[in-house]
Amino acid sequence: MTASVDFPTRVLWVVRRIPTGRVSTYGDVAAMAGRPRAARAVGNIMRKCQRADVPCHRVIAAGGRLGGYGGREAAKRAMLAAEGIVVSRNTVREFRRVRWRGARSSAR
DNA sequence: TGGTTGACGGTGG
DNA sequence: TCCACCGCCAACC
Repeated sequence: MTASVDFPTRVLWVVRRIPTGRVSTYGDVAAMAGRPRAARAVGNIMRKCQRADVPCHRVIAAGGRLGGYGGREAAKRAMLAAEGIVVSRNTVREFRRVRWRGARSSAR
């Protein structure tokens, strides 16, 4: 299904669907892109595909870690804080529980 | 064509 | 609670 779309394209697609005030993890994004084990690859794609269309700052690592942001983790955290998001172990757990409420259906 | 790197994830010590 | 090791996947040299 939807094999006509490349993995990196799917990743950008999923990340672009992350609503404001909501975050997701690399693993979750990878899973929605069709590769639950490609969290690493997702990070690679994000690093190279830094676009204004893609809120890459809303993608964080699991365990309450930001992961990275070209060495600007502080800036990433500040952007999330501006949206009312405080990155913590609990944050990941909370958003992972509800995800985007049906956004998954559109992502497929 | 093959090996290494990297914005990760999870488990173990 | 923090650090280290192993496993997975895609891009780059």
